[in-house]
Amino acid sequence: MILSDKQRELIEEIGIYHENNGFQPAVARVMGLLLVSDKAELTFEEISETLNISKSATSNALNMLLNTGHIEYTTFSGDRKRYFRIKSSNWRDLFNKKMEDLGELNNLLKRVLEVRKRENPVYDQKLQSFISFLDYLKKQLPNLIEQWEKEQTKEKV
Amino acid sequence: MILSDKQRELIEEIGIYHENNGFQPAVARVMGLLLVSDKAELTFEEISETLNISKSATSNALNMLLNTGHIEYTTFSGDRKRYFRIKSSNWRDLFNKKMEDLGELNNLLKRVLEVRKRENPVYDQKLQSFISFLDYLKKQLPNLIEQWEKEQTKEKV
DNA sequence: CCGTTGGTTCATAATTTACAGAACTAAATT
DNA sequence: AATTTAGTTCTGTAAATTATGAACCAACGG
Repeated sequence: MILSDKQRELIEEIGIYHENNGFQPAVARVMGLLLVSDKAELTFEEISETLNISKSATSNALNMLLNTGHIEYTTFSGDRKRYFRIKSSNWRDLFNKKMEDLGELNNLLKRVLEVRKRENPVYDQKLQSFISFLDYLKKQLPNLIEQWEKEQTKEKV
Repeated sequence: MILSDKQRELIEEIGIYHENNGFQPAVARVMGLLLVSDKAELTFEEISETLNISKSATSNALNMLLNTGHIEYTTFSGDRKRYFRIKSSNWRDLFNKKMEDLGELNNLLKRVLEVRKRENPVYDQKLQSFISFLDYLKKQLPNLIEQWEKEQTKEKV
């Protein structure tokens, strides 16, 4: 497959972003390629050849991404190949994952307040305040999403 | 230093959380200890001994956390030791880092739309929609924080 | 029923990381 | 001046991660 320099560059940057989010390098590059390529759907072979990764690495990466719901595939009758693409619900999911992560942090911090006994209550107050902010954020986010959806439809009119 | 089982357990869990956020294990445990310990401020020695990590690992971890602004230290005259503690602004920072990360993702996605030319515009629309949501979120967050602060002061009255 | 296609699985090799231990240093103490 | 304290820096390595290539397999095509 032909990719412009800019596309190749961006695949690497997206790759690094996803590596930082816990994906392994080859998996991260596959995500990058599927995002950046002109074709929305790519075959196993195209992915493997374009990224110069072995069949086994490609197989692992694709199965990993399928299992975690990041990608999906379609098939066409009379064609044994699978055509992989980014799952479009993935955007919402990606965002949700970030929010869940903040929720996990918040749970840990609540437990911190339970197990430690600080002589100086200032530290507890600061922590309590952050916890309360995260709770507030969690409560308000659905509203925010709703508002955004409203603005979206407004613009279309 | 004496820590309860619950404290030790929580240090590990906080450690794993921070490992997943890109910290190396020893660094992540230091963060956990400073959060969970009854004393807000701990010395190099206390950290090293309590976590059973070598002086070199402790030195690296503390310098790393100092450089990234996660911790700070005070000193007392006539005492050569440094007393390390979590930087309290750190809560706000931690949250900001998450938001910055979403911002980075958003920038990458905007570039995706620039470099690829999809035959089927549906894919571009879905991506565009997510980008616009992230933009909206970024715009609205300051308001949200302001609202929260208002509610906070209300409760105190 | 034999070869090809589209993969998967396994053993292994190559990197990377993460830490320990020892040697070192600069300031303070005796 | 010698020793102790409070760390830092350097080197080696164990362990973990990641990818490769070869062998394998199942389904289809001729």
